[in-house]
Amino acid sequence: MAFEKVDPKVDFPAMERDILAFWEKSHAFDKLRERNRGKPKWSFLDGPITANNPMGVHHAWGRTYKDLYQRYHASLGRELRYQNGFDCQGLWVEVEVEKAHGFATKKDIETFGIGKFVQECKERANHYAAIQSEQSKRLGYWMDWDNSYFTMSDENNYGIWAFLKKCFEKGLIYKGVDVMPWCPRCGTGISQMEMNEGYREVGHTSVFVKFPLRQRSGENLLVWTTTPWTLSSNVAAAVKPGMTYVKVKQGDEYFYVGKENFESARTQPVEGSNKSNHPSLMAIVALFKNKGDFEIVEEVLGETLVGLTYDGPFDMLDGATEAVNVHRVIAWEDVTSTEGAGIVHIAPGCGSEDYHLGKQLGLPQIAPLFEDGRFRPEFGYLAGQRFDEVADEVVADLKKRGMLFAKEQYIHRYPHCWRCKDELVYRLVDEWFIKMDWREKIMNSAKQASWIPSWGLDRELDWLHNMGDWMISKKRYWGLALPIWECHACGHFEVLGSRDELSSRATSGWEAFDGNSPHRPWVDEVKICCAQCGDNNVSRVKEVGNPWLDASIVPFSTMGYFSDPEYWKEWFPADFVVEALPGQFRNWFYALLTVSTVMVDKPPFKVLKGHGLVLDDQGKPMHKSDGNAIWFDEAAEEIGVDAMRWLYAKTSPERNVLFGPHHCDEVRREMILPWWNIYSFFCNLARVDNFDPREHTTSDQDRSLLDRWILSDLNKLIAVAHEAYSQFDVAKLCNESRRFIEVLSTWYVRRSRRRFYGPEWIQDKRAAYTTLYEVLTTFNRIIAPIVPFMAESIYRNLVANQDDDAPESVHHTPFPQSNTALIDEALSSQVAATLRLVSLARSARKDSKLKVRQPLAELVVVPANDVERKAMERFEDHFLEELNVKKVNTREDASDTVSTTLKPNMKTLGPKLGRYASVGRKMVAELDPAQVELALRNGETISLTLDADSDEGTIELEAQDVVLTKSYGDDWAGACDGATIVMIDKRLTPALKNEGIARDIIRNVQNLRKDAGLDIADRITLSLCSDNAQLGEAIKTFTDYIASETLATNIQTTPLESPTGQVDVKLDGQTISISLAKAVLIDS
RNA sequence: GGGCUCAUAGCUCAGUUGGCUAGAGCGCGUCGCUGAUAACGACGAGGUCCCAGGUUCGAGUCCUGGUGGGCCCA
Repeated sequence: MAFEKVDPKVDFPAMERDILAFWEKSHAFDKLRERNRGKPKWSFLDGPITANNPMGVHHAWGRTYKDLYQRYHASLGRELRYQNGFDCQGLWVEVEVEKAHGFATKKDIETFGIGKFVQECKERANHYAAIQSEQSKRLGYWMDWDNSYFTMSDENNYGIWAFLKKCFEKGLIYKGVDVMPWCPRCGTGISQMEMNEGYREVGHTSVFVKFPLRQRSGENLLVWTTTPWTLSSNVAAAVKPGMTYVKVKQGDEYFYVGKENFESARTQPVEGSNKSNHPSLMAIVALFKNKGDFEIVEEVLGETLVGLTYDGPFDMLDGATEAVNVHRVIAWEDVTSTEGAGIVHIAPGCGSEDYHLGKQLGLPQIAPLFEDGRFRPEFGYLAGQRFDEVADEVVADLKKRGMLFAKEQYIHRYPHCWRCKDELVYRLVDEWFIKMDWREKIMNSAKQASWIPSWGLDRELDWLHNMGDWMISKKRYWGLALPIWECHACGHFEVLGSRDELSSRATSGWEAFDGNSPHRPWVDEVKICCAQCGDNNVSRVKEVGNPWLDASIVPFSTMGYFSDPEYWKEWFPADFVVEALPGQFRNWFYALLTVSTVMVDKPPFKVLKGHGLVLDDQGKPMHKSDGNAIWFDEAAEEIGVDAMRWLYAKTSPERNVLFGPHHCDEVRREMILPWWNIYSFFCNLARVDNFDPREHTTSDQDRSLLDRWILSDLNKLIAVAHEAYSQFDVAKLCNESRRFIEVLSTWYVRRSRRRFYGPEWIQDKRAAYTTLYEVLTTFNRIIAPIVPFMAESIYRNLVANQDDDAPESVHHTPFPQSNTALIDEALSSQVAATLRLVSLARSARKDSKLKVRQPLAELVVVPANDVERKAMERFEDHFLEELNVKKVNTREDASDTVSTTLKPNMKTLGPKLGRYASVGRKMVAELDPAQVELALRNGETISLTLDADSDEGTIELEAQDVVLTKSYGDDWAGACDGATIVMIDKRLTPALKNEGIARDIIRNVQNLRKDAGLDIADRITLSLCSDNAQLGEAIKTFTDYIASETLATNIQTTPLESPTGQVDVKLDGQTISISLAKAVLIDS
């Protein structure tokens, strides 16, 4: 069966859609699985994608890796699971559902009904999972899409129950109290990760406040804070031991303040300014100056202040009672001399550091705010007001009571809720935690895996080393129902590990729950009996779980750990995991390792690979709100997914990739189009020639040097491909592939072109066809995992349609093996040398303004080494043709033609010579250029003695100090590089001149043929009319040559009657009129 | 403040275990080719490989210390 005609201007996205249809119709994916069933396993574990929105182009990076490495291993004949995952539970989804309903607070949700709300969250996850599945298919991602796992599934949720139960049995679960960032509108704590997204620059009223010392009448601590509302909960004041404080007298009052703080200029870290130009604030010393005279009466060290007691700023409030008798100065290493007053206000109920410090010292915690950010009733005039509304009132009150020293507007970055943009507040809350005092074990697990890049392990260990206990609860609705039942009568709590256990322990509510997923509100109906006090009505805690639990149980829940242990053993641990780096060290990687270490005390993956972020064309992060995000669907239909996949594959995974029109275009030009063009060149010729890969074969000895060279490079590339894929370094393969396509296109195909054109199937033509066919089909297989559509399209045409026994999809074929017998390193280096010599010769031609079309008599090369010598010998024909010369000649010495001149380079030599400039210049000019060149090229220097009587009279001449110029006389043009010299003979004989003209004519005729819309094989009648004698002679001499090149059956020097095309051109200053018409062929 | 990481042409990036006269693409300039043409090729200009030390016969590459960016932790 003949090859199908290839459109060189193919619409790639349309071609990809056709291939998708073919895959669908032929069940290509199922057939691949069938082929590999029962073979050795290769286990890939998919990190779940958040099923909350359609995919952006950034999702395609990781998914490209996931697909291509799976395809590679499938092509080695490995059985895979092909299971994709969707992350479904969590605040991300809640936020979107709330938005859709216009909900503002938790109360809105409860009024709406938790059951209905949770149902909608589920539906949303399902909805976007379906969309993402379709988009992934469009990407060419081969997965078992009907078997994706969902983190909201019963199996997954109960899996986490089992995990938490294990933790409970190990005594790792506890209910803890911590001060954490809290969003008063959402009514929930905000995790560190969420905080990172929510920092915004705002101005706050900051105050300097006096804390009067109780033992020292008239003496005050000077304290600074940017959150005046927290003064309501002040317990202590911290100073740094070893730091110097000054005692400042102003009027009747004394103030303690850090010495450096007192004097130094103060700035604020405003966005868009760097450290050197932060806007300044008034120095503390200036604040004093404004108020009148002052003097420093004493300097003391911080430790001398420790233990002093003081009157708190809000001691009169009922809520602060607990602190009144505790107020004292404490020591704290983290006090800084660069911010504030050097004495830090400590409110353990309102700040994270304050809390931990207070806990160490046993200080009371005053928590003044309700969930909604309003003050509790026991805080006097503050009661019922929101924390962010009271600054002015607090300032006025402090002023009235004589405790305010100064106030100012302070601009800084402050955390906000990433969803509602409200200011966050640090609040004391109860949450559930997993203890992490066994972190060494997790670190051990981490060390057992391979990390790519290798520093990933260091990052993970660093995180494991520093992390606190894992907060697993969230006061929300849509998520894992934490299986913790807490008895309010006695305080005892228990973790249940399965649905069965819950069923057997249930005292009531089972009927209401049965048949539902283990989510709120249904599971909340089930009450159990307290194992400690016997209370019959113990409820589940209200919290839902941290979504990273959901994603990290999957090496167990999805691989059958709970349902099919034999199966699980076959697939665990995964051979490979690949995800985006930023964030995952503290999220998925961390959670995976933690869960797996608890379950089986080893890592759930053997190799973990990370990759960077997708940024926009300018290198900025993509954000929907900035308008620079690109949706996957748009990009796929615009540039095609093969191009997208190649762009991702060729990027070094450790760095970020810039995605935009410019970069996509580059990929198309450097890889997609050249490859397609080589294919269409071959295919469209092979059609006409009726090339049949089974019938037309070649033995190795019949192949030309070029053939053997390209097969050598191809087989080297196969070896590189195996190495790159198996080491998960596909970028390396992309780089090498690009180089391969380039030499294939610009040297092999270009140099071989004429071999394809002859009418007869002579040996050399067969060799050219079979070699290029082999290169095309093999290279196509190598890159098939990266560009599965293009590869499929090419394979279908070149292989599957030719041979009924061949697999119908390229992805069903085995990956090629490198044939080392075909690798010829010497030949490869000779070709490289040839390319270099040709380049030098072109440079020489350019210098002499003799275009390649003009034939020249001779090319002379003075080779620098044996490789070049050999190249000249073996590739003589190519030099002749490529450079359009009549003869090539190798010479070992060209000194009769080439002369070297030497000039001093005074730019570098001048400073060296100094006062000997003129004598030095003269000495350099008198040196033997050939000797200097030889010495300098060998890296030696040349000593010049300018003045024998002075130490400074000798200099060392270096390569940069002289300019060596080669000249080649009137008859030659040349170029040199290192020791290699290439020269061409510039002398034009009349015969050469005429041949040049003939080639010019041919070129113009070819143009005209094309413009006239003729087919490659069409014969023509040609007319060449000119009055000029030289043109006439050239035409006459080269008539046969012109005729055969242009497929002219007849050439006349009189005008045609009805030409299909006509053009007047100037050759060598003379006009010639060219016209042609399609020849009428008379059948014999 | 600590950890990790990055710094190579105007821009985006390659540079394997040290061997380099440091490369590619884009952009720029000049020219060429023209039945692979939504192109392509050649040639050219453009670099103190962030800085300073060190190891070495030899450092873009390894070590130490800076400077500047990124990520993370505190």
